[in-house]
Amino acid sequence: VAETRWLDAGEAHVWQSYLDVQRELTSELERRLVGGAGLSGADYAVLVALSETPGDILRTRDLGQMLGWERSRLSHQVSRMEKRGQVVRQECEEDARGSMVRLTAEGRAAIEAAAPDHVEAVRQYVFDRLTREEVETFGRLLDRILSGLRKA
Amino acid sequence: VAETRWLDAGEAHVWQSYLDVQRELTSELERRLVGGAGLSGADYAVLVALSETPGDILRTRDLGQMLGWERSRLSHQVSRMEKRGQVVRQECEEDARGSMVRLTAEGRAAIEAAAPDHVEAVRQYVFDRLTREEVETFGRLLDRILSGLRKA
DNA sequence: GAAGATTGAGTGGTCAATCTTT
DNA sequence: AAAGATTGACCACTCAATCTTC
Repeated sequence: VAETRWLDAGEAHVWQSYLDVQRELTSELERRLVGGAGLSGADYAVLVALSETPGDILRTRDLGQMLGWERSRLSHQVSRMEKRGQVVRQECEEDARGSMVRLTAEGRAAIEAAAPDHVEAVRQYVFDRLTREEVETFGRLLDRILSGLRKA
Repeated sequence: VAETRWLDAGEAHVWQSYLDVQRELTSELERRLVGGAGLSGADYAVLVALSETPGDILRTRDLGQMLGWERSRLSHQVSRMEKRGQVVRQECEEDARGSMVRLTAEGRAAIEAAAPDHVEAVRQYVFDRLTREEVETFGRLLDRILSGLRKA
């Protein structure tokens, strides 16, 4: 039996900071989104992906891959958003197994109303806190961690 | 009306990486915890906090502050764990409004069984990917972001 | 059989209301 | 009134089962 390589004090502190940032940043961004625009973070992510796509339409499969979400989660999410009139489902012409999701005018209005404050919040909590070099370093470290997660 | 300071391409990429790491790391760690020890991340956090406290007991209020959780979330969580026999509630002698949570022998066994693989996973996905200097830098950046969130 | 998608059941977290003690 | 805690209702995510098309 291999001995566990426990975290030393420094590593433990970094890990705790990571967990704290994740919790606080997520809840603060969510709070502002919900309070200001009535959107959840999940709503926002879907609306952004669609609004940045030419034609405002995506295959459900592709949208799911962009978001990194499971099929069932996305299906439930789209159902809720469809009920609110922010997106509509369409048949997929190339492959009858698939489906398409399209942004509605209401959905576009919702994301355009929400985006400025959300971006401002991200800037305020993250990018305003770091110098240009630090942002670049932060991104490099995150990408390194990410590369280990992709193939895990 | 102030113009929105949108994210440039580099910032947008860093932000996307952050969101990706958060999603993938959380789900991977959760998957390993649940699969290996039958504990959720929330269970793990509660058990660690209690097991590191002399006497294995904490005021519910203090436990909540350590975890950064809302009162109701912690109350629900403790109820579930109490049902499983991992913790027990006790009266608070100093202040009759409060309550205490104590780790049981079963709870201790659960955390001791789960910890080695969980720490190994954190090491594998995060600390093994970074040099000593990078870990220190990562921690510094996280703490900077955190300091902006505390008082927000 | 695999891929794409949906559905329903079960679980966890949030919010508002409530209760007790300070 | 404020602090600590609990409860129940509601919403979101996960998992397994199911259905259709490739």
